[in-house]
Amino acid sequence: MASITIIDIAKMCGVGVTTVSRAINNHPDISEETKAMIMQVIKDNHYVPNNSARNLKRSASKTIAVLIKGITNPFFNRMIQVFEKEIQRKKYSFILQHVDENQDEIEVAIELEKEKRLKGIVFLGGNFSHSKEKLDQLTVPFVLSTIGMTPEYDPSEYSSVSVDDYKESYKMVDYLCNQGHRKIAIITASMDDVSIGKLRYEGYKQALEDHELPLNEKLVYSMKENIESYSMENGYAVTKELLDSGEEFTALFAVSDSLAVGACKAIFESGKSVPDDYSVAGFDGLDITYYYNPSITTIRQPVEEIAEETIRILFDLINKKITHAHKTFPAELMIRESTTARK
Amino acid sequence: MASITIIDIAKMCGVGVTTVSRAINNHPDISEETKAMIMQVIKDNHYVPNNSARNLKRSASKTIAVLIKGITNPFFNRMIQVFEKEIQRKKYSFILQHVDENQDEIEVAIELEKEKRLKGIVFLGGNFSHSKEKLDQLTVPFVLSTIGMTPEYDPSEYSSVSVDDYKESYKMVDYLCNQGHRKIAIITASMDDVSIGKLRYEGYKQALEDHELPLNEKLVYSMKENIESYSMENGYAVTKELLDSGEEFTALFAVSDSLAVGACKAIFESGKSVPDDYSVAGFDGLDITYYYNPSITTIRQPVEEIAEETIRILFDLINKKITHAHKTFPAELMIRESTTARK
DNA sequence: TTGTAGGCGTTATCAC
DNA sequence: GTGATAACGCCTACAA
Repeated sequence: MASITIIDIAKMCGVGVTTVSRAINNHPDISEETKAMIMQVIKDNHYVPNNSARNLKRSASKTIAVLIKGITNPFFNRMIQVFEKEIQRKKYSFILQHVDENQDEIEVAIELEKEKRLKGIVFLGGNFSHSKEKLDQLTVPFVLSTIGMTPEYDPSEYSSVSVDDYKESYKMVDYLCNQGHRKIAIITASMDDVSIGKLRYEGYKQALEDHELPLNEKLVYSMKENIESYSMENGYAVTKELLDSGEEFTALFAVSDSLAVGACKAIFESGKSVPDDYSVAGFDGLDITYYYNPSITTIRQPVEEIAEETIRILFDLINKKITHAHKTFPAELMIRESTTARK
Repeated sequence: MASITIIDIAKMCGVGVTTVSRAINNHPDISEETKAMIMQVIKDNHYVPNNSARNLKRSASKTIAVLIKGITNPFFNRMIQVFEKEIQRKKYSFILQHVDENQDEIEVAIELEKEKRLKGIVFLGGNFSHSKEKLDQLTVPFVLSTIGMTPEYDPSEYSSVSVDDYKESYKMVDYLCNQGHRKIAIITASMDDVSIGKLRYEGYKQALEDHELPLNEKLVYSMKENIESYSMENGYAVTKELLDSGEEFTALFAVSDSLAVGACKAIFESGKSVPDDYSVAGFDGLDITYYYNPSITTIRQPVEEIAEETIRILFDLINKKITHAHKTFPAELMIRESTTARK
């Protein structure tokens, strides 16, 4: 069955397509009554305009896309809400697009930009390692949100909003050291990670060094490659290995909260307790860290502020007020039950 | 800067647009060498076809859309992975589309069907209460996955895959009763909920009745409207109220795992323990129920099977092997540390 | 206020 | 094997 088109509606109403188009798009130059009549016919016949045709014709549409990389992270839920609210407040419309773990987000963005005539793009999550050449194919403004960039990128070529992963990680490890811990294990990303995983690991190393503690390689664990990264399951499996290794430690810093949850479970299963036997700390500030038992010490990222600032910068970019911008927010060390001073 | 089009490429290659189109779309009627040449030019110039134009022209595209209602639920992550794998295995492409809590998923689906020339649709999550008239506007096959439908719907008008929320809920409460609990509180959806919330509540009522236990209205709590539904925060807030009410109970059944986690936290904060003072049970089988401390008794939905069957039915629908189908999977009662026999 | 016609970028149809 | 050309469904000058 052929779908009904704007021409059919026009014929049914005995008017031209222009008039129907005006009715649909709330154009001013149309009398109230013809408009009402047309809308009625449209409703009766369940006419729905074809978006492909609209996008094709439209030269510019006021829409922003948010691209999320990888499996949905609970961390992003709140951010997305803020994005949506802020974008709507600017009278723009908003597209949420998932990007597969093994897809190239820039390619997706380039396609989407053409398809939907985007005005701007927000990249959320994932690592970011693309050639300048590729980035240049993006002709609309974009902002990297919550994506740690290693320093080799030329900051004048992109915009970003995030926390300082290096500094915040340092803050956490510094806190643990100050609590008297001298043997602090870490669960971090794989060693070839170039993004937040690496930055957080660097912060750990620096903090140890500043406290004149040796870096013990046997206390440095990477997430398992064959398990979903940053997941509870991964934290659990890695911690089991750490415990089995027999290497002594008194505190464990996991570079994400989910890893920390898994770590706690592994510790409980070994008959030990948190924080009496081992202090455990996470990173991100997920809700679960508050609700877990014991509640988990973490670094809380100010997600609302990050999201709001992301949109602010994006619109400044769109309005050509700036050519690029970088904003880092301070994160908050949330000291909770899972860490304690070393006895 | 105007975007480069297929015509530009054709000119650059000194061929017709048809030939370029053939190269892009892997058509057979084209010599290997011209194809290679064209692809090279395309690559050099970073030409990306405009999807809107393609969709507009294409009569049919082999693509399936999965629509997710509401805030992303960790429950869905695994399902989405399976959907993607299965859909790709059938050589179809796959679109993941989020639907806002206050958007009408059917309307989104209708638009998307036209825009992308969909072959089929999967609805995931949310309640489902739409007129037959509206459903009829969907001209492609669709399957409701994990969406409890109340009986008033004519089952011959749609297809679905899920667990029997009523029965599984009954199973849980029956188990609690068998453990000697006689005062079982419940945190359920709001009373006007027509979907899984209602079904799970009905199961609770029936189990009490079958055990000849009175239904105590003072132990029936609905989630708070002003807090994100089915969230830990909601479970926490409601349980605090329940505890403050002073009404006696020995077990608490929360209709989702996240609610159960929040409930545990509230109980801990009141100085009581789980399960010694109160048994707590959830529903869904999220990872966190295993990793929580204590681990939480729950009903584990077989997400992989549900997802696989959803796709199987969808393709049977597409291939006109069937006109509709309903499949319910048994869920598994996972007895863990958070529940115990009443002393 | 309303209608006609051209074009957005692509693919399908048909000739060559 | 290749190339013109007509749609696809809509929007928007421009004309009436």
